[in-house]
Amino acid sequence: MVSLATLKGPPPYLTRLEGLAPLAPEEVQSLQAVTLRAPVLRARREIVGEGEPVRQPRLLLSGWAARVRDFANGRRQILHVLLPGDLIDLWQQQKPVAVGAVVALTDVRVAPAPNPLGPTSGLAQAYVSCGEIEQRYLFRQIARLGRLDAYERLADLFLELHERLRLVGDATDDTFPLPMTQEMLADTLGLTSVHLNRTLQLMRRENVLELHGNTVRMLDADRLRALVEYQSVPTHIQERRSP
Amino acid sequence: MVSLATLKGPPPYLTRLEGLAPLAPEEVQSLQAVTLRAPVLRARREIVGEGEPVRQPRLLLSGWAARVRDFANGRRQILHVLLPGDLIDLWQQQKPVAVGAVVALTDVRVAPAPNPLGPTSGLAQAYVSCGEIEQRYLFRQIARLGRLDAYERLADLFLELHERLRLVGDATDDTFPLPMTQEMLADTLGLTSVHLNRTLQLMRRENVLELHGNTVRMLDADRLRALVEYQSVPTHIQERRSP
DNA sequence: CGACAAGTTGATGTTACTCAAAAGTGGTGG
DNA sequence: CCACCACTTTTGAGTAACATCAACTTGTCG
Repeated sequence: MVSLATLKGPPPYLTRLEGLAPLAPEEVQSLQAVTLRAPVLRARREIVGEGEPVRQPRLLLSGWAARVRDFANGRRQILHVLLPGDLIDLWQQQKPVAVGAVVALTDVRVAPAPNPLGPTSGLAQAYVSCGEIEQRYLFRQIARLGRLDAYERLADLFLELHERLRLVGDATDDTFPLPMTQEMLADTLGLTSVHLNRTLQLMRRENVLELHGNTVRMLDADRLRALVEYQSVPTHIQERRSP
Repeated sequence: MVSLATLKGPPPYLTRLEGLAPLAPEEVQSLQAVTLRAPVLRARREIVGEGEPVRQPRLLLSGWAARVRDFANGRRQILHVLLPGDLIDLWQQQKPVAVGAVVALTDVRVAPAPNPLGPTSGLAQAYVSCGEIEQRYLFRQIARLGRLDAYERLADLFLELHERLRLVGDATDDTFPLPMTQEMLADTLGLTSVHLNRTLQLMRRENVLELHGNTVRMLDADRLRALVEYQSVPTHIQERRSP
């Protein structure tokens, strides 16, 4: 049941963080150390409760999670999808109020994020980059919900997930795992699950997408990128090459 | 033409930052120093261009600005409204790509944000808090666009602006200045200006709101708060009092 | 096999968008 | 002071996108 792509190579969270900044060997070790005691949390459990004080930043080692806002009348909005290697509550060290619960979408492993060696160490830089990158994805989520229609929203989300999963080695050139129900997708995109379902079928009929089991295959990513005026977000180490 | 509320007391940006952490006297001085050379930018000018490298964080001293994403077909989404005392591009020190342009909504004064004395100084804490608070407002913007209808979105935005302006001393208990056109509001809320206009009129007819010139008066803020399940965001220094 | 969650389908209702034009507002120069 | 301009706000009529409600089907797992 584990995604094939994760069977080889370093664990996703390491791939991710080392892609952001060169880590000191001690930092890599402390990452591996926290991994050992990392508990497994079952799907649908809360990782951080709504309004619960935040002790320290945590690192999502494996599995998917999401920050969620629930409304009284049953409406629910997924604010942000968290993938392996993402940090949870990066800087809420000082202030005790979490915004929205963080729930596990799949079974997940979560560990306290180890402390960087110093304020300018590789790990510290990686954490900062994480926060920066997350902010950009939040901006994208806002633009998505504000100005894209259902078809475009779904395309844009798939492009984002594909891009992010490639960074941690969990996606191939044209496929990625999608362990979310259609209802979760709908809650991410501000749609009803019924409408999301129809949008998904339209994409399949138009042969831009295949969705078998939990695997998405993008058949015409370029068309989707053009449709939503896709702008790549991730800022990787090797970025300074000339185009 | 200056808002009456700003004529007395310390400047808004100082009110804001001192509310977040106790600043060292030297830090207050360096803030006052950058103020002197702060240029005035006219409304509708770009403060940060789309994709333009970010030199350093900047501080919005006065006026309103917004981070914006423009689409080719004329669609536009305001991602986040920036008020006096807000920081622009807090942590994009390392990575050169800005996400979305930042444009002045009114005439603004912008200064480079002075460096904190040290990593744990009051100013450094205030900057971190700023980032944290901004993230919460981004989460709120996402929930707003994803799960609220037009009426609720507008109510929620007004409640947010009122709350934030109170922190900088630019609002009274029930009024605040609103130097945005209806089109800007629509672009913030993911609506058309036509529909926004009708929603505003509905609010006026229901006597929850008055809007004269650039001043909003909230006549029944409690009802609006209940409607959108309002949760206060700002984390202020004096927060630890018992309720 | 039975039960529960997820996905699918159809019919109908509502919210918000589109297009188009009119009316109000403020600033500028003659 | 008025005429003019550009911009903003307002109004109306028709339409499209998405929601709602209520089944029904498919899969999965014990």
